[in-house]
Amino acid sequence: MLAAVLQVRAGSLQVMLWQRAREPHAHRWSLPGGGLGGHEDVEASIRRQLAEKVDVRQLSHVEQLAVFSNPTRVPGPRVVATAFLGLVPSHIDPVVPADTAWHPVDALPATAFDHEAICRRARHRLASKLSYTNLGFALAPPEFTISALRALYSAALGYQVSATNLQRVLSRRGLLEPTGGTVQPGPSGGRPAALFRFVSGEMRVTDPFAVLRPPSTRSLGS
Amino acid sequence: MLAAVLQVRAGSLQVMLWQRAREPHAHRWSLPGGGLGGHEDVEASIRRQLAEKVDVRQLSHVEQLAVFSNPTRVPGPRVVATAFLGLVPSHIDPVVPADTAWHPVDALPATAFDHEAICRRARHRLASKLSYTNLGFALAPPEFTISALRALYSAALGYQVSATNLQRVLSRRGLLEPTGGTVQPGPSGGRPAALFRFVSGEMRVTDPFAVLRPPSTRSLGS
DNA sequence: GACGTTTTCGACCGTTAGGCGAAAACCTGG
DNA sequence: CCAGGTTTTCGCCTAACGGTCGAAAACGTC
Repeated sequence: MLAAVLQVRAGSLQVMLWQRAREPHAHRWSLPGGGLGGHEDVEASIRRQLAEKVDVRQLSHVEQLAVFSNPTRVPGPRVVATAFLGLVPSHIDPVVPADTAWHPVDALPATAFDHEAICRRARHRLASKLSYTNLGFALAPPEFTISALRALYSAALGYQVSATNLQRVLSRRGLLEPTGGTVQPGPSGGRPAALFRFVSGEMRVTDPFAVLRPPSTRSLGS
Repeated sequence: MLAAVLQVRAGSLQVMLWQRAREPHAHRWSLPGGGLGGHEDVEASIRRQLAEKVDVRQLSHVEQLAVFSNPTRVPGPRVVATAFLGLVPSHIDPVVPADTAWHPVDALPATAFDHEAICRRARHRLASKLSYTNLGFALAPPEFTISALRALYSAALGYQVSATNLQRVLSRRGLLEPTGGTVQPGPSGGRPAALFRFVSGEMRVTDPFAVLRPPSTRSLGS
């Protein structure tokens, strides 16, 4: 029961880690988690464990990643870990305990056990799902400009994306919706940016697949 | 530790189930599986469990599906199950124990516990991955005609796919390769069909994604 | 009012999938 | 051996989509 909680902070994708005080792997950084209780399923359990670190209401998305079960993944008796991906929207700055901090995923400190591999899996899952789902809603605030969204996607994916394409693709898939509002331009001027929101707060899959698409189910209009 | 082992048999997607002899859920049909041993990871464990039902060498693909952990999913003390998807190529007819049989996934008998939900997950995972990976190799024999492949995809997906498109898309993605051989037409005549094979026997992902594709990584040529 | 800045929008192009139909290559029956 | 039926294969056409560019819009400052 471990979670890689990701958030775009200061323009880069970061993961929440806590520093171990005791052996094994003292002083190394570790993903939050804990054991499974008696009357809860694994999703409820990881949310309960994460509640010790962040306000669970600030978690915009939680999903199973995979089971990590290599007998030697931790010293001593074998521990099977169900790993999760958690997401926090960028406009929130959760209060975290003293032993806990955010670290950019491409500059991790010394990590405990196999937690770096779990982080990699989480990054990969996030990047994939940003492409074929509306998972961006879990990274973004309720309202945002296209430039802000572009910055979020670029940080989460690790490379620049085009604002034009991002807006057109997400709109064409029916995921993005203008709120009608605008934001004032900065001190250097510029046209006021329009505000958008994601249509749905639940994860939706947009199948960009061809061979396997049922003939009736055509692409969703604008 | 449970596996939904799927195979296209007699033109329909079927799942391997065994009939429970004892309570709970006696006479209901159940997915094969068992407990995790001390010195193996979950992948090794499920392969060991499945070896009691089928020759493991006949399993062309095994992957994790998800953890099912609802406290009430089985009567009595809670059991956490890591579910797997297994695939068997269509040209193989495994010898199975007397209590075990194949059942079409869209006409399941009375199933035990939450195994029907696990089957649904397995079907969905297979259908999705057929679209954006080369997972078809795990359903097909080493060599096959396009019509045969079309039949496999249609059965696994649950709807008709076009042979023309199937060949072109898989070829364009660099997944399909002609062997040069042909098969003799049936008694009713017809042009001899060319034989093909999948280029790789390992799972490969073909990202048909746009917004999130790194600018350098262009589509793979023929 | 000119100029720089930022966002927005439309236009163009190459690629891909979906569909159709002709052509190819075989069979059987007369 | 030719006509007609069957099955596979291939090319063409079209629509949709993503990638890119550049112009236009809407603001600020000088």
